[in-house]
Amino acid sequence: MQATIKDVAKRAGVSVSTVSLVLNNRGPVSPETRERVLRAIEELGYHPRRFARSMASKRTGNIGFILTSDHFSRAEPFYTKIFLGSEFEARNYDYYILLTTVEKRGKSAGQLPRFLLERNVDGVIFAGYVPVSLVERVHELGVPFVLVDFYVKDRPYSSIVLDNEQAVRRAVGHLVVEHGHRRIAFVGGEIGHPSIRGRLEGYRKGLEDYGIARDPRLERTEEAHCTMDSGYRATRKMLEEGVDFTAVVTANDATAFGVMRALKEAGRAIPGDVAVIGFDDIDAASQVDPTLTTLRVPKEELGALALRRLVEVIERPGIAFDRTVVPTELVLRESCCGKKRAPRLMDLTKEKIILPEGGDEDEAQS
Amino acid sequence: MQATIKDVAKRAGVSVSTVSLVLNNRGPVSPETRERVLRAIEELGYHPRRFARSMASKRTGNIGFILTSDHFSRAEPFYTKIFLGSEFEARNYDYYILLTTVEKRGKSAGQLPRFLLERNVDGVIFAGYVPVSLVERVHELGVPFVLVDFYVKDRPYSSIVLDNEQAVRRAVGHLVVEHGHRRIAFVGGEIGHPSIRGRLEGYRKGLEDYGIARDPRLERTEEAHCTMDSGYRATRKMLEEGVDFTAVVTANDATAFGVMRALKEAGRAIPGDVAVIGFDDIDAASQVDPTLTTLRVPKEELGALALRRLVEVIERPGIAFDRTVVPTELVLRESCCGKKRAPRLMDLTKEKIILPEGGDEDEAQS
DNA sequence: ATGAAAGCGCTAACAG
DNA sequence: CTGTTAGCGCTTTCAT
Repeated sequence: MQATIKDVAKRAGVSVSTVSLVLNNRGPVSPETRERVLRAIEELGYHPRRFARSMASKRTGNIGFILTSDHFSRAEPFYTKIFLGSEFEARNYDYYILLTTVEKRGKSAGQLPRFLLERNVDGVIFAGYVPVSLVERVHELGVPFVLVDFYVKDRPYSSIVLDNEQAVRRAVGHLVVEHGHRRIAFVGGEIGHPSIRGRLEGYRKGLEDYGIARDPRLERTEEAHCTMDSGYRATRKMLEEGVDFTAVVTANDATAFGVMRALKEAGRAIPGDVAVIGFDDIDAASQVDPTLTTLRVPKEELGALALRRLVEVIERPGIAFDRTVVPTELVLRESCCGKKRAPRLMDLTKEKIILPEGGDEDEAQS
Repeated sequence: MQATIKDVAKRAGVSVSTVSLVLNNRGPVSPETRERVLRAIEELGYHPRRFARSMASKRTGNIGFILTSDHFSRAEPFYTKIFLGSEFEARNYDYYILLTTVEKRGKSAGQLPRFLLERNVDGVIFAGYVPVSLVERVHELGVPFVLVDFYVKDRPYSSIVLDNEQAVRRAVGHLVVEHGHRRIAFVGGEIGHPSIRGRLEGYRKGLEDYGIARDPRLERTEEAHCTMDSGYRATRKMLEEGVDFTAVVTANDATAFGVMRALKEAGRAIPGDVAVIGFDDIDAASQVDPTLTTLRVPKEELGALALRRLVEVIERPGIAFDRTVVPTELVLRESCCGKKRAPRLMDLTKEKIILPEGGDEDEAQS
């Protein structure tokens, strides 16, 4: 049997409450007593049982991490990395993470994960697009939560999001200013996702910035998802329609790969005939040929930010919600700059942008 | 405040112990009483608190899932899918999974995950290659565990593994018998990993089966990992050395992609000049051009099997270890059969192979 | 078949 | 500063 707090108390010659105080470093304990207790803990290899603490303190020490199964098992470990960021950070705050997937739709979509029913978490992180009804139910339950890479319009939910719009806007600027492009297409899908929609908006604003008229034939958002396949199909269609374009901005890297494949098959040189810019900077982006210019998303950082924010929300129940906008970096590679010319990195935003909304605090978060 | 067992008892007009009996359907309870209790539970929306149960029953209801961070964030969601298989199955057994990553090496490699220190799990699943010292420490702790896609030689640890050797052996057979290949290369790396080594052995056995002499120049195991890069490099080297070969069997799909790229660059037609066979059947395998013939790994099933096996081990402490061998399927596609000829699937093994080792049971598991 | 009561290991008032 | 005590919500004997 493992040592319990009683054993420690006995060995240190103090009461259990003193041991408890030392464990949680609360209350005033004399240095010598603390020392003795710590030594006893050390010698016994004692570790407090998590569930016993939960039982007594009404905190579980668990955090739920919810995402849709298709997001999680996507070919790129995007949400996996966000999760890892959260998990790693959770260790610093002494939380465990319970990961569970939910269905995007269907009858099971409304069902609450077990850990919510059993009150086995102190808070929840929603990663990526999840059914809004689920978020709302959690909100009604009064369980603290944070959204990462997702937000619900007009709702006071704390969230960590990317600067999707700004990012693509500046990417367009890069194409126009540095490379003289005017016929720039946008290829994406799943326009219902706020992130994707933001990227489309950024594309439009970018054109606007330089007085370039929008052309509906250049906005390929007919696909249901943002995958290699969808990028491929959309581009082929665009080529078949005889649309004239010299650059493509995509909703994500996977889409960009499909775009590149279609271009190659059609004999278009990249970036000679058509430049391509992705979004995400997944591992493969630097491995394809030509290497892909893209907007780098700090995935682990998103996860860590979400965790920290959630801990704040848990510990300060009345805290106002806020939305943290995390900037992306434009990583210049061959697909827009050609073989030789690609410089290393261009920092899109020197300073981080924080948009406190209706919050009573606006401390900078990194 | 959420309803507790007391509330249920009061509402049903019984004692808490009766409610407990109903909850765990243990002991004899009259149908009418049970009915009343169930109704009270229903009406109150009652869910037993997990930690309270743990406290009283000495079971945590948690299972730890351990893998290395690089395995987890690999470009292909291989272990992610294994995890999902486990997580999904865990719901049926009412367990939660605590996922954590460990480092492959370095000073933190020896450190036990928190959930083990805090005794916050009833058992552990190790997925893929993890430091053997860690497995041994868990063994010494007396915590039940199961390995999946990994095993430790000469150790009585329960594990779920693939039929790596048989699989590749038959893949080689296919190349020889169906397509007449004799100059077959093996490209892999990380030969320390038992799975990879098994695949190499299968390659050798396959050649032996048909009286084909081994040629060291055809065994490219010099790379440290099994990635697209490594496959690419190994193949280029082989080409530069002027080695003669008409088919390549690889350690996994990623490697196969690298092999294909190198072949294409060298102007070798696939499968016209060189046939290629991968391992894993990751999503991209059916999307590349030509599509990749490969050995399909039932990833979710591996995870589910591991979970079920672990639950058995937890519930029957004295149970003998065993090794479950999960068969793979040879999926025939263009990279060995050409554009048109590829039939849909070829079932490598009709029946599942179970190798009980020193076990007191050999029930079939699916 | 059901109830009473004793914990499980810890935290949190409250005394001292 | 430290000890006593009363739970937290549940399971589990042991009576009845």
